Amino acid sequence: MSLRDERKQQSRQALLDAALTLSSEGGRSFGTISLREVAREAGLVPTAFYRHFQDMDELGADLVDYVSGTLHRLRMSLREGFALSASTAQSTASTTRGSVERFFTAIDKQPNYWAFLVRERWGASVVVRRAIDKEVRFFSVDMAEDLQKLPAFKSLELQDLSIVSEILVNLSFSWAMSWITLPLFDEETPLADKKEQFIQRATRQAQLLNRGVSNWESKPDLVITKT
Amino acid sequence: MSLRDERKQQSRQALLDAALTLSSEGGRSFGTISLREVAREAGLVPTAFYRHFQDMDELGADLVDYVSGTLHRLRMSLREGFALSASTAQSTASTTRGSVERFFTAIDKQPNYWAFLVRERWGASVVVRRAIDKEVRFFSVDMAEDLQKLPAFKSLELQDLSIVSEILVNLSFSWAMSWITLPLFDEETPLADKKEQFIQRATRQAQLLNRGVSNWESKPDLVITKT
DNA sequence: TGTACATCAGTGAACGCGCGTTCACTGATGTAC
DNA sequence: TGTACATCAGTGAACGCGCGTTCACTGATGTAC
Repeated sequence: MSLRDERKQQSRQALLDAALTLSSEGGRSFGTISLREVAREAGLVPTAFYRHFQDMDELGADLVDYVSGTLHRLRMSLREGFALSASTAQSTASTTRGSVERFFTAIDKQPNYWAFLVRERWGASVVVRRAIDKEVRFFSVDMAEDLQKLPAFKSLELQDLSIVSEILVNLSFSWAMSWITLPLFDEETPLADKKEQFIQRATRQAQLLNRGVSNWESKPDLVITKT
Repeated sequence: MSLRDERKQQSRQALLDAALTLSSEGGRSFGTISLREVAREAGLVPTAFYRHFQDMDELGADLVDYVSGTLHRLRMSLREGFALSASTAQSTASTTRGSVERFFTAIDKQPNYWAFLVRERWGASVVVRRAIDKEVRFFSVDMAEDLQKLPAFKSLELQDLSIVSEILVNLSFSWAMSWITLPLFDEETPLADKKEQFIQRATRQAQLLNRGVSNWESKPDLVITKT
């Protein structure tokens, strides 16, 4: 790549980063930031924006692609966790907690990325919404495949696992955003305590899902007689 | 109430309705609509807005209050469903499907209300976000209390039921928005088929949660040896 | 290697527009007598 | 019931501002010879 191309890529990245920063910080969202703001934050003149993107929608779609890399990296991290769980004979309880902690650690590394995806999933730009929806589907399908590799779920069909992976993905998005906003509500409770409580809560929810899957039967319309 | 007060209430309601319409239709969101647009849609001059709200944030907070009435009406509807389930000896499978259908029927009656709450839950306005967060908590607590009235869950503690009710509320929001956006993605599949598939999927997810609760034990840190 | 020209990322002035907000106002409704 | 005044929801002009987009430009980098 030539010197000129390198510098162009740097400016492009600066614009993407600027858009991400502006749309995640200060409680803003992508639909409320302006082209001029993005250019200013990136250290460029407004008109230079057009050398990289046709309009804010095009930047938005490209931003989803860029940010989705984080999702894929998280998937890898969770995959390792699953592999560990599969190879050792540890209790489900502690490995679940481990996976949940790994999830929140991943979020703390790039909170802006997560805030962007969660907010804009139902946000103002149609183009961005569709791009995120596509990524969510990929993530859900891959998670179902990962779950199937676990010994506990080996007997289950992919179709059944996709039911739980869809719940997990949707729940993850809620968890992520609640986790990120934990420090914003300044009550008397120390942040560390709030975090610990939240992890416990999320872990229990994951365990409950696990119980559901463990006691699942492929035929969904059975009559259940419960005491 | 005097004639003058009545007319003022009408204008106020027109402003609320206008804001809801503008922020839900056409893929917009609350953060992207302007005070002048709202006034125009309500048939008022921009300056008349200030007779009712200090700014758009105040209107947003009041709009959450107004729209939350729908949530409470839905809760009543679901409560009836639970009462039915408790009194008859019907299978869990069919009553679950019934509750899910009742939920989507409620959404179809006021799709804009749901779109507003789901979108703005993580949206651009801090004031609106906090107001919605408060409503979500109320809804979750009430749902846990409702669940406890079911014979199947009578033995469970409220604390444990709040785990599943929190999942249900978060999942409901995802379901609601996906349901609303079903007609927007114009593929070859007929809408009726897509709806039926979606209901089946949501029902299965609810059943899976039910299995999880049915096989739940209060002590969360048990070692589970799973085949 | 040196020169002459082409490319093109970034510049800066200019435009028309819708925005939020102010202000003095109007005239229908409400109230006191 | 009738009159005189008060209230106040809604009006319309005006403001300064940031916006998206256009245009002709500059000057560093790339390319051909």
